[in-house]
Amino acid sequence: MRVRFAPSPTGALHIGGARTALYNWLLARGSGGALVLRIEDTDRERSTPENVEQILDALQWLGLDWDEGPIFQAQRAERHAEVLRQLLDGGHAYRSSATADDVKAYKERHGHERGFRGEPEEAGAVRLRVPDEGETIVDDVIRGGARFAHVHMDDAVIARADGSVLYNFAVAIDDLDAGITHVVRGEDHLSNTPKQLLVFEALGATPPRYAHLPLLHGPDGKKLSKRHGAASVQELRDAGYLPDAVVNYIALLGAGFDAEEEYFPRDELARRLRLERVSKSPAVFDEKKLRHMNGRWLRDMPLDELTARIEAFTGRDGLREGVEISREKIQTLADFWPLAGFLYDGPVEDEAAWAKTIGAEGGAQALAAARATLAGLDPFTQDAVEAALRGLVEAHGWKPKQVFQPVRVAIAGTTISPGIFESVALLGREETLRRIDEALRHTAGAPA
RNA sequence: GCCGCCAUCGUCUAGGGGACUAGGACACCGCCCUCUCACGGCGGAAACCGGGGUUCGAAUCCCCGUGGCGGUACCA
Repeated sequence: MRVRFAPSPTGALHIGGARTALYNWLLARGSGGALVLRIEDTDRERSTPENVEQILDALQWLGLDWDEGPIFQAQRAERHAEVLRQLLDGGHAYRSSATADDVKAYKERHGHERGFRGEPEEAGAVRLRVPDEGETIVDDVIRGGARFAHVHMDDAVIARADGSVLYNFAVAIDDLDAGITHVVRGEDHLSNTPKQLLVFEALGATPPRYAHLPLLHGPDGKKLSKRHGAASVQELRDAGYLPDAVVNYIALLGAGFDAEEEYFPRDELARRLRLERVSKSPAVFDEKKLRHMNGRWLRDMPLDELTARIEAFTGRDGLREGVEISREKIQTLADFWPLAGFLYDGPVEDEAAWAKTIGAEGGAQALAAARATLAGLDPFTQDAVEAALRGLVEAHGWKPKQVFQPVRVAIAGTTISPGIFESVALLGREETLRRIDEALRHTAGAPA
């Protein structure tokens, strides 16, 4: 298969757009075909270098590469003009100065379900001549045939009065010239397709197969947007998600895979994707499920790789051991620092946590006892720490948490942290005792 | 308004005439594990939009209605 991804260069790569890109990429890889990248912008207004770069960055972050491109539509103006002339000369298109108001007036006279038909003039915009009879059927791979009766279709404008072409014309020519075999894009383009098909027909050319993907919605059923939290790939990256998890999750939306298994690497995704199986109805993007999936991808990742990603995300070094004892407890790269940052930057401030542990009945005594036990411990390993603290619990007939929680708050500042034995061992005897002493000093100075 | 697409738990989905007492996953609730938070395990609640057909039989096929979405630019 020869497919293409043709984003509009508005800067952010929308999640829906990312899924379209992914499907095209999977199709190209799965079929041994090629993926052409084309920037859709006939008037060059949006294709600022910054916007294009952002789109390319997002695709690269996702790990979606392309075989040809990027091709800028605006660079093909000459070819577009040539085909436009061909259509004009062949009588498939005509010039017309009719405005939107003229079209509206036409419909007032002929009925609102009646497509606009103009009279050829010397100058003006170029309109494609739509037959009065018959229909154009979009034979969509995903939804079967969508029938558009010609009487309902306007003679569509395909070029402005200044000769610059419009999207629905340019895209057809570009797909034709690039030898695209399958056009896979969002459902918002379904209604545009008959116009493009008519261009192919006027040229006597064979159109590609079309497949229109269901749209992605936010939790409120409306088109996914900023209001729903993350709406672009860039935002997902900044929120600490892994490219593989994002790819895995968005591939599932509408893919129609068997539901018994959901965690797939890319090659498996490519192997399973079947356009005929893709769902026809829109899907709601659920960040909760993405989080869950991300957590699983993160736990299955080699420790060194995860460490590298978290170090890049936080901008800190030497995090390997902290990552090792935290990875069971986090779902995104962003979750790491709030959970384990105390290991490196010291305890955080949390009055409430203090009050219900060290400040509570018997808290200070337990902490002092823990200090005494740990002070003489050698070697200071995780197992040794555990044996020592559990021994302390047993000796006094306390409940485990009566000792563990005060220690946790002393070293972390909060009641939430990685395992207490791991954390204490990682900190080392000296630092652990220093923090406990600091905590005890506070207690003495300000009784709860 | 007009044109088009769509319709199974809250969400993603499996299901393509009898295998459906409608399966799985996320989220939610309960229990277990347990040093907190998680992870993991077990269990629970939770859906075929409505109405007509077709058929011995319909979540599955057809029609109508309703609802949602998209398009309707000299935007892409």
